[in-house]
Amino acid sequence: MKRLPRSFYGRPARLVAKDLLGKRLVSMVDGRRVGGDIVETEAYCDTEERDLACHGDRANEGRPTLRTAVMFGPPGFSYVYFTYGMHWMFNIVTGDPGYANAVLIRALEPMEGLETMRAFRARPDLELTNGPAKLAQALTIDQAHNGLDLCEPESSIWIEDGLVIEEDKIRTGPRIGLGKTPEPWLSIPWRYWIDGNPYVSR
DNA sequence: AGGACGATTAACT
DNA sequence: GTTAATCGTCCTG
Repeated sequence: MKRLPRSFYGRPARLVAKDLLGKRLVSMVDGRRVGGDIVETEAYCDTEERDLACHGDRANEGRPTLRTAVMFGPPGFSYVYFTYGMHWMFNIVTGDPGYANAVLIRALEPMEGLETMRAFRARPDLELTNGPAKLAQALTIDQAHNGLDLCEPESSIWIEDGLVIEEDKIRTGPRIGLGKTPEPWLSIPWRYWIDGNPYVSR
């Protein structure tokens, strides 16, 4: 159980998003390890780049708001937000402090604590963590997980070192669910996933 | 004070 | 393929 160091996160979001594939996200739930291997991610903003799909760039003319403040802070912290009136999304802050960068975790291959995952809602194993809101439910991620330091040994959620996925197994495409986001950000291929993995959201 | 909208999901036709 | 669910955040006035 070796946590990824802050230097892993302190890089451009696109690189972190790609390198997170194959790493294990773990959340402690009632004293038990619950988690899985990351199979799908999306990058939001890179340092000094515009990205009108990114909460940090879209709101308040690119300045921090109450919700997005953590995104402007140091890398290796969680950014968890609530959307559609019912869903939590888990992200990790990347890049340099002062810029809003983050990676959204969109899907996991469930590996540990599947009974705990099923406790929130019984589903087929293939559907426990194959989407950003579903994996948050499976790992019991909510507002209490916003702004936690994943590099701090005492935090209840973290990412462990794991596989390095070979370049030819990584696929890219446009990010999902961007709605009214204008081009070019609507189509820019900042979504990453492991080719052929059955736990990818789509 | 009020309205638009959302980094989604499930349940429809 | 379409749409309801459901409410915090942000923007306008």
